[in-house]
Amino acid sequence: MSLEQELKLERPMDDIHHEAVLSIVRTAGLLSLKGATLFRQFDLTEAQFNVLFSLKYKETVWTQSDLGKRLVVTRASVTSVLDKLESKGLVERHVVEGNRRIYHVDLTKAGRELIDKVEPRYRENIHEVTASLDRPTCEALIQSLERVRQNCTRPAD
Amino acid sequence: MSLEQELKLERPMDDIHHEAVLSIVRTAGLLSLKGATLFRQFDLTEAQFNVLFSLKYKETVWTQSDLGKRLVVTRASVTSVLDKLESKGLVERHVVEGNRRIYHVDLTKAGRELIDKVEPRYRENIHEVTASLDRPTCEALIQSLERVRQNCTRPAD
DNA sequence: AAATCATTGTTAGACGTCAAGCGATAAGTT
DNA sequence: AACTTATCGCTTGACGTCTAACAATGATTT
Repeated sequence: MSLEQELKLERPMDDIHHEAVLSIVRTAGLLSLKGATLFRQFDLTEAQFNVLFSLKYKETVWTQSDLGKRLVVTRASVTSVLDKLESKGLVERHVVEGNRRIYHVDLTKAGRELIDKVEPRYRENIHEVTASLDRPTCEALIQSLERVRQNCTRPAD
Repeated sequence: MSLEQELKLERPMDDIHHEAVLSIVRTAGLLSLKGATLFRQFDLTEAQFNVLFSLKYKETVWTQSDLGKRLVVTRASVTSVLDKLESKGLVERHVVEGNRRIYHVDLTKAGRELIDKVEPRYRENIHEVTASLDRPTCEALIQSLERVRQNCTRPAD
């Protein structure tokens, strides 16, 4: 279905750039919704899943700040989500000797077991939604989006 | 910058479909952030701008439910944002005779004046972020995203 | 060594989103 | 006409996000 129909527009979109931007935002919203539906079955939110998934594949030691950079959210958000995950016993904050300002964050055994259960379902989802895109199409999509992101951050960044 | 670098991944993404999905979500997040920064200058949030913008271009009479469909949010969300906009005097709820269940929503004079001020800046933003995409590239992008959205909603929908 | 600057994690408050459930009303059915 | 079902807008509570500010700590500079 075209974006016009989906958004129930009463006139055609005349600006293709505008349509492109709305498409991106709308698609991301739907992807999040689909993700949330899956994660809820495991008593997780999307943000909580993202933390577990990141931690599973990290190869070095991460502070909360590192996690925030990886997930592209503020430190305050990390604190909040980590509090939830810690209270569920899925994640641990480790004191770091030599630097009393930071914590190192890691999965607990329960956290690892849970993410190992969710991940295959998540990957199924991914391939379900992108099934109709062959490799060159994916590459083109990725490249276009990368260009958009470049123009999102002010030149001074 | 590639997604790998942006997300500070410690190993390359091996799954191009996964990379595509993350690109979409990440790009939408950045677009929202850029939008929020603009809207804040006018004491608006993104959600509030979306309502004003929709109302400006509607050509028929809309209920809150219609607005929700257009913006793809629940009725509860519409109620909440509309309360804020109404308290700022930017939007009005009109009683509908013949149907006491619904309201018709419209811009006030102040609402129209404000959206008229914000819109040119918004359109500048749009073209800034998509400047490097020519028309065929935009069309391909839009089409790919449309395919993803198709696969987001279960076949039964 | 002392003063300044930067980083880290936390808190508080505002906001939008959702799910679930509610009462009122409308529409459809028997 | 009476009953049933559907829709509408609202409320509540949970959640994640952000900004702004803060204290503690670390890093730099003087």
